[in-house]
Amino acid sequence: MRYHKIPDETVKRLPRYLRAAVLLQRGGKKKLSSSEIAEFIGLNSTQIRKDFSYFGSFGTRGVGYDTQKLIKQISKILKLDGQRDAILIGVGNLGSAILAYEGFSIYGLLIKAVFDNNSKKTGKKLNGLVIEDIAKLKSIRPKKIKMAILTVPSDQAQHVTDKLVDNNIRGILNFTSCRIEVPRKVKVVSIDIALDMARLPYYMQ
Amino acid sequence: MRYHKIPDETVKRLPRYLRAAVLLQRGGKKKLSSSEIAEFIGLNSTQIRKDFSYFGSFGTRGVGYDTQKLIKQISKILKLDGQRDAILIGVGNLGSAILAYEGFSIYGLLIKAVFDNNSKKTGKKLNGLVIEDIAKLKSIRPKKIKMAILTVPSDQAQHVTDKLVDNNIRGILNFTSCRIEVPRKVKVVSIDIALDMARLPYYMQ
DNA sequence: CATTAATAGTGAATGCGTTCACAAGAGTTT
DNA sequence: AAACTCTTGTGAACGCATTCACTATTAATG
Repeated sequence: MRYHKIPDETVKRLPRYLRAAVLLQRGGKKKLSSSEIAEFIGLNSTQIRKDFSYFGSFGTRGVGYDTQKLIKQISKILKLDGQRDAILIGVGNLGSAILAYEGFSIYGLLIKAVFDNNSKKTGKKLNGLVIEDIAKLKSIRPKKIKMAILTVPSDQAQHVTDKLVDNNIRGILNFTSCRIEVPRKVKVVSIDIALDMARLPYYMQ
Repeated sequence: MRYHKIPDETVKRLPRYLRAAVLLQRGGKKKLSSSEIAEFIGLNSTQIRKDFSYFGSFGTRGVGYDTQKLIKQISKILKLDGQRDAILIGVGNLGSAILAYEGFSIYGLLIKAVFDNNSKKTGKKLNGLVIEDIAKLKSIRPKKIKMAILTVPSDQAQHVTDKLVDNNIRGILNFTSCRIEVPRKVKVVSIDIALDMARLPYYMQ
């Protein structure tokens, strides 16, 4: 393998591969072939091999991939082998739902603290965590938490984002429908539910 | 404009343009230029003009776009000018949050019925809708509802999907983390929260 | 131990999407 | 009415991502 810039599309697929590998391992598979993974997640095996090839050689020709080793390698690439703690800001309907959501665990991601600016909510316990006031955001600094899930109302998105950045957050999962401005060192991934829903009718025609 | 296959990426951006136009209109803008829209959503104006060009000429050279007309045109392309009713299946934490979510309204999308298979939930009212048993799905047929939001647990995803397809649903917004198999006539858009979260650490490095 | 079957890895070809560079109006100013 | 400014619309060039076609390697089989 020579040097290649890694396609963003490849990075987006890696978590899929990781989940597939974990689930197939739970199903008892100690070895995996690219076509088994492809079958599982519904795409073609060449794509998978090409994607892996950007990071080196994970498998054995004629044999396949060692499931455990594959999981480790992908986790390492995705930096899911290190600090994976996150905070959540904004305990509305969506925030509460995400706090209760169990899908993060397969990647080892954990929500370690919850914040809201509503005094009716702060102090209360939710999913084992006490809701703290946003003013107390700096308490996360010693915990070295670098990820935040943003589920505040749109009109507060930028203001809260600025506070997150001030408190050393380097990655934000943005559930608000607006664009948030951050310094270049901070990365944002956005999930916009209505946006995805809105193109369904187009495809259906 | 000659014939071109419309890039899927273009379709994905259209709802953004639509929202931008609606919000800017609410802000009092009767005319828009591609660079104003670009500025608003954070991308370049050439992209926007190119995207529009696949569907014809919306604007006036030297002048810009009539906001109202633009909104109508994009809505029409996205088929958001017709039947926009949906149902929601699975009233867990996420389902309830989405039911309460207000972001759909800008696109005119409406959740008209809610279903769950848990008898402790059915019969109760949520956001003005009575939760119905999944067995009663066929009640949607006369309502001509073609879209469904799927927020059931993963292990029920395929089973429930099959029922949706049986009841004439043609578009599914899938919040489960698993692949769902549907006939070709049915379109699926998936939102996988953990998947997006899992690549944050990679970008942050 | 040669042959066959299986599977990873990869350079090259292809296809798709973005950006460039500029032509074509439309309004405004002198 | 000519010159200038603004902005859309678009063919062509470019760049990025996928797929093809093939090689390399391993295990199994006769």
